[in-house]
Amino acid sequence: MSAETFYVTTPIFYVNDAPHIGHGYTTVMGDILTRWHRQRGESVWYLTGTDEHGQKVLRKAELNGVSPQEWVDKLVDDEWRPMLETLDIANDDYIRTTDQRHIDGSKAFWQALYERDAVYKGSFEGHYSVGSEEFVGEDDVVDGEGDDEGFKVSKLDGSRVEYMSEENYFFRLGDYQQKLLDFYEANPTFIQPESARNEVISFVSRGLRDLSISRSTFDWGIGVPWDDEHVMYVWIEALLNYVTAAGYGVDDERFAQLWPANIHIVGKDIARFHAVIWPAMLMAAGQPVPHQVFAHGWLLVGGQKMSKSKANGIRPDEIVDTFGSDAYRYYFARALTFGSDGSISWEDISARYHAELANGFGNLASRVAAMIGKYFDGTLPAAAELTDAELTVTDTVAEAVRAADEAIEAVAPQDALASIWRIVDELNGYITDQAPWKVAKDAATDEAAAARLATILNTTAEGLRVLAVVLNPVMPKASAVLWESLGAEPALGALADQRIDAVAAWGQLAAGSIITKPSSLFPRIETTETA
RNA sequence: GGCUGGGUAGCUCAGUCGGUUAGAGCACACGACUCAUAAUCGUGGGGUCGCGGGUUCGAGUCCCGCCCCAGCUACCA
Repeated sequence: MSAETFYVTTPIFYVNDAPHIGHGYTTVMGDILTRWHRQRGESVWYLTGTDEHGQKVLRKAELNGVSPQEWVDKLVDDEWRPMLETLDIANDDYIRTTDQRHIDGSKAFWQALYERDAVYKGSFEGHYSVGSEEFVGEDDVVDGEGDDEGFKVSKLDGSRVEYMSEENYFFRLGDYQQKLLDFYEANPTFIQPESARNEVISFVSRGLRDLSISRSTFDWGIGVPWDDEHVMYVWIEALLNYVTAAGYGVDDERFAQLWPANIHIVGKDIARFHAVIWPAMLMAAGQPVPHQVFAHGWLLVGGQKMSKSKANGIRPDEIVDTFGSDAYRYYFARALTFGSDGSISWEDISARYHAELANGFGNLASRVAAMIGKYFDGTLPAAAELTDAELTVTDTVAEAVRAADEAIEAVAPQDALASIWRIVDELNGYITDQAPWKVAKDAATDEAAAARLATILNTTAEGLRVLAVVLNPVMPKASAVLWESLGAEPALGALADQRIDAVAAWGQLAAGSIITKPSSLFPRIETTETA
């Protein structure tokens, strides 16, 4: 394996949540990115997983009368791993924070922090909710009303809180303010997009306090290596998944190859943890920091923010059941600007599905295959002389592929798809202009017309070949069907092995290949739902 | 309150360093075509660029003020 591995991560998702389209969004974007990089011929590693410790999980398990381990096993099996299947995610690894490798690696990391004097024992003070047995953040504490008049209450569940202190281990985050600011300055693309970078810098500039990183009131967590009384605070432990999955503390060779990560994809709500606490911890432990933290925006559903605490959560499989995983992947990549907030709606998904996937792309594949079937008995004809019309097609294709690759490099899948769609539009226009059905009328008696017809259909088939390859990272299922229908594999090999940098070279499909008309790539869907 | 984004066509969004008549897709209307999934191609209508001032030969773009939306302002994750 090469020394340079393109290592991409999603956040590990908290098992207590039900998977919703936001989780799916993050995971799909990472998958598109990594599949594209694989087709560039790079060594790639894509990690996702689940965050399974903490008091909330423990409490939920108790409520359900099972052990926390049984509880998380069930959630992972019933909810989280199936989401990856639903969305056709090709992750290389799946880490669970209950994995032994994570437990061992986390302890090793803490030991390193301890030995480097980055951790000390202190006392954590804050508003503690006895009812829910946890500390409540300052923002979530309000003055009580009615029966709670005169008390402070938690905004989260309305329970009374009192000011308490607890012995905890602390991380010397306060020491890292200037180091982090210097780091951001020297690495302007460490946090993207700019809006997230601004907020992080502004946050750090206001000053950093040391961070409480252990808990001693419950035990569903990883023990602090030198103190049995404490478990690691779940957030701090969760961040460690990125290194423990890469072999930290248990497999040095693997770790050296994977770390540091190239991109941590996160929602903007957790950008700060990844862009402030995480690099500081890595610096403290003497490890290199990741190349980039990319914070994506909120999904606005019907004008409302999509979030795990709101009832407007939509499950990924609701969309996939109707439109399929390819359409899900396409929609989120195409319709939203990665990094900005964006609106989504059922109507918009349906509109884009029909206009872009069914009418634009799917129908293109249909009409080409149908004509090769009708005029050449399903055998791909060789092209004769290329005219200006064909050269316009090849130029458009080459330029579109180049622009798409550049867009992926800039982590802008929406731009990549916009570029790729220029190929779809060009081919549909080319076919209309060339009107092969008219040329076909003379082909039986006119040699020039026959050659022309062959050239036109060969050109469109070549265009489809390019589309299958460059759309494979986004829509692997449809691309596979198209690859099959083009009869490409015998001459060119597996679709996933087709390289982006070679795809625009013309004339790769072998003359004589068997072209079959596929069932519709994206059949029209009669929707009555207006969710 | 402070800070950061944003407000452009019915909808979703582009708009570079200030420069021609403000763009795209969808939707809508009309026309062409008949290979194709009632698909495709072309043409067209549609704008007080949040509001008010200012700078400038010229402002969606720069400056000032205001309105509205979202986010951040640390230990639920």
